[in-house]
Amino acid sequence: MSVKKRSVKPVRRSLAKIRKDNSDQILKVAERLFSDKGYSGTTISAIAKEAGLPKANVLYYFHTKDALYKRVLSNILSIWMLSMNDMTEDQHPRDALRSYIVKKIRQSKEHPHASRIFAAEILHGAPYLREQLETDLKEQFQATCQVFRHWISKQWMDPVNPEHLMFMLWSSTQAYADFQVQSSIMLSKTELDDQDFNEGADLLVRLVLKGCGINQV
Amino acid sequence: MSVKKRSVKPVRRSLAKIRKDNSDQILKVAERLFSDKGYSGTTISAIAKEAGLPKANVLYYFHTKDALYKRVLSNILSIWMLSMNDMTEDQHPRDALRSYIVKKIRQSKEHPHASRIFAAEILHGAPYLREQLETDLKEQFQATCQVFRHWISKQWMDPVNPEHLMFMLWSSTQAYADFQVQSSIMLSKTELDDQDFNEGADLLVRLVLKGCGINQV
DNA sequence: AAATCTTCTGACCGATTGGTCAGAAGATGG
DNA sequence: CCATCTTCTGACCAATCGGTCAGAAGATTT
Repeated sequence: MSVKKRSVKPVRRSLAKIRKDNSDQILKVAERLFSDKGYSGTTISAIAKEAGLPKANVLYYFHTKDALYKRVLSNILSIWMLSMNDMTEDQHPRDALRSYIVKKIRQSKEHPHASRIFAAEILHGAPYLREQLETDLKEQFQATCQVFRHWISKQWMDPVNPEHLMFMLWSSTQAYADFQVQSSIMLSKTELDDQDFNEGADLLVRLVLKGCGINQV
Repeated sequence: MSVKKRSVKPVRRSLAKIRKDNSDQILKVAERLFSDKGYSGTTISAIAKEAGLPKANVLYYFHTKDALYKRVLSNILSIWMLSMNDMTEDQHPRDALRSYIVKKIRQSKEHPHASRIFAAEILHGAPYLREQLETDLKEQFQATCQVFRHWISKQWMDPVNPEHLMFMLWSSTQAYADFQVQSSIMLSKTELDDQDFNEGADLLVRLVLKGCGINQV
């Protein structure tokens, strides 16, 4: 245990650092609260309180609650898109699908709050994300479906419906973040551990590969 | 087009009918709004407005917002539990799993609002449902896992992890309600039609049966 | 038709909400 | 050290929130 005192005599910080520290802290707290309570259930005062700042200071950095929420969302989406587009047609589906599932479940484990905000957005009709879903995400979705069709034409997998396979992959991996509370209740645990995530990934990989007639090595 | 006028000269209604009509109408509107906007995002005034009643009248039937929400939730949960517990060990998994998936997806199609409220509850930590999840739902969950284990011991299916199979079934069927907005955007439709739900069910049945090594007839 | 019970509702309440603003406090560059 | 720019914040605001209540309006019972 360190007994080093902080913030008793405020250290002189550069403006750049002050700005970065505070907005990072606000974004971090906001992500957790938006995830736990939803947009309407989260108040600026609550964010300010947990971030250790006066409410007016939060509004100094993010002029409106809306703007803050949009910033949180866009941060999330950029992380999201990255892990989406790494299934390519020159890979074998055996490897591509496995690593996709593993990566997605790891993301659910490591960024549960982000994942849940995303889910809540869509659950409520995607009022803020609709445009980006219609452009960026849809583009990636269709590209990935093309990859599936390519694999099917090469007879690397059964002729399954590509779109619905994507939906299944998305929802069943996403669930390890969104429904973590329910899962841990069912398993009589306070929270899921690494083994649970691994077992989930194993089951999904098995189901998808075998289910699509992809011969596992 | 009918030109029959209603509510110009109010019809004489019995007290029993009045009470039933109004509370039903309130519950119906409340379910839709809670589903669309979440608990905090839904106001009593909004419910009253859409139900065509003054706010004070809504509070006459349901004394608090909390009580109204709980009523909506408990209605949902009772529908839910019914479709859960019809997998038994004397059935063959081929039939039992297929009809479970089909039934669950039909539920997502026919009760999308209820489904989304349920999902949002869990997403935000199940503050109102926790107790029932820990008792009723957990009991059914464990019973169903036992059925899976029985099927496995009879070598009717591969030795897959029963708990995670349940999670997969739950999330991938649930998704056809929760993420309907996203799915329809991806498919360039205003909303999913019967064929979409059927294709989804077909894919899931195929994946689960083949994936679990259950020989389809 | 009178008495009683239920339903209905406009007016009102304190608390909380997101947001504003003037001016203090602190950091920066010369 | 001073002028200037950025950061910070308490006080304040209109709007809205969930909820109360007295009394009107309507239904039921006698």
